[in-house]
Amino acid sequence: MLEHAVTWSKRFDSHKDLVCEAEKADNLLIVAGGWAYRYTCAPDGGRQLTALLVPGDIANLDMLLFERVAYSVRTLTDITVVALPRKQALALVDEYPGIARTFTGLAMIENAIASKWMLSLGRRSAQARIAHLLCEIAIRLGVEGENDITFPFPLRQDQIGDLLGLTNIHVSRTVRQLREDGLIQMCDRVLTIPDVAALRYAAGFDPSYLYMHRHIDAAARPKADAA
Amino acid sequence: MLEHAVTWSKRFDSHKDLVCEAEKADNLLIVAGGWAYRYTCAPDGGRQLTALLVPGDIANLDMLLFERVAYSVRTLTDITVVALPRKQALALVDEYPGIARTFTGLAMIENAIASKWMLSLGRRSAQARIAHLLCEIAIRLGVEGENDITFPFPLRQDQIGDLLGLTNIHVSRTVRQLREDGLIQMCDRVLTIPDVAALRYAAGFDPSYLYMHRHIDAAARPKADAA
DNA sequence: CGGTTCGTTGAGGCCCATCAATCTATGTGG
DNA sequence: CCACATAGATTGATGGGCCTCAACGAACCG
Repeated sequence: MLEHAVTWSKRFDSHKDLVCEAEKADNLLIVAGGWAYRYTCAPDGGRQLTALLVPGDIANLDMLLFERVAYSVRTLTDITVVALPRKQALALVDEYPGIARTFTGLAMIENAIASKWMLSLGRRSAQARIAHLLCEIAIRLGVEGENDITFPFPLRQDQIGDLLGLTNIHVSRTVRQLREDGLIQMCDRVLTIPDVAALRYAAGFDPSYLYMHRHIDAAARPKADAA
Repeated sequence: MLEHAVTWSKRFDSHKDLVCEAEKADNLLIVAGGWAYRYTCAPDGGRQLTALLVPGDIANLDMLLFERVAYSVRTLTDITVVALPRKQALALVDEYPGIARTFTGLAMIENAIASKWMLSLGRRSAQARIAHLLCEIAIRLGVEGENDITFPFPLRQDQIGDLLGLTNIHVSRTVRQLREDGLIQMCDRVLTIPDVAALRYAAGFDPSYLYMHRHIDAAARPKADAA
């Protein structure tokens, strides 16, 4: 069913805006391959990334309910995006309650991730922030294993800084320190984590918040009785 | 219809937990009068408030879809809370698509607010953070006017600090500076803003993100055609 | 070869945290 | 009425984490 509704699937270069703040958006955008991020700008020019989008993520969920979104979306790597016109997306939501529930659940998971980011931005040291980010990404990418895990990592240091509220310079110093402590290796857009437990400890990372989706069905099931 | 589903409405003292992280919650909680906040804790004991709840807000929306929520909720003032058992809430959602859409929209607005908080935590000075918070609260409370607006403000300085990632000490100094600059007055749990525009300028505040709810219906209307 | 991007290193300084003390309510019991 | 305790705000001194400015190094590319 979903396939019929797709109007287009398209490739974009890296570092291009897919969505512009305060512009009307007519398509729901789903990241199929590659990375992107949401960001907002302060009037004074300051920039803050507010979400990282990896394959499977929806770039602008709220366009379904709001005419304008309060952020921009920019590609981080070459990327392929699947677009669904609002009208069709809403029709789908209308016809299949499960899809509606899934969309709502996604919005809530994004809230949970945002909460953890707030905790990082407000309370953690630069080292813990970076470590926490890496732990989160490893899980969201579905990387398995506890020792010597390796995965592609296209983020540049200045982008890490924008994500975490740090300058690229300080990111550089902190990454060096993480490397010297033997917690990570980062080169050629590839990250390896020798000891996941150690990095998580340094980050104060608790992965449970990312597994929320496993519970969507469990909690939604009682609905059947009530209906 | 909503009235029939309510099981209880209850008063709580200030500084009590309504929801505990990782505990099962069976009731949707709606703040009827008074203030509360959501917060998460880091393993090392650090605490970060992730949302402020004023009358009309829902404390734990995601309990509808997830068995456990990833935060705690604590009262800030004496508060009255209306509770809706999950089963009944889900039945409502099921029966009235408009309610489902509203809930989803609320989750998205919370995302928008969280994004602005991230921007504050990551990029703004202490003075701008506090000013931004005050601007946001004034709007969420529905306070009208541009000059000499006054409203109750039960937050203590250490709570402002927990919200904004600052120490109570630095909040004290910064509030004094805001007062000396003539931007605010804060005493006896009452806040007055002599010149809203000036405070917004100091905060880099753009109120548009809080008006998203006005557009829910506008964007959802096309659904009717498609159905 | 020159230009650009991205990362690294150094020097200096500011913002804010930390530790510690004081001050003002406000309440409580003798 | 006074001694005492507590909560919240305030002030000072000190230090550190991170920013800013500036320069340099390495890789890539036309």
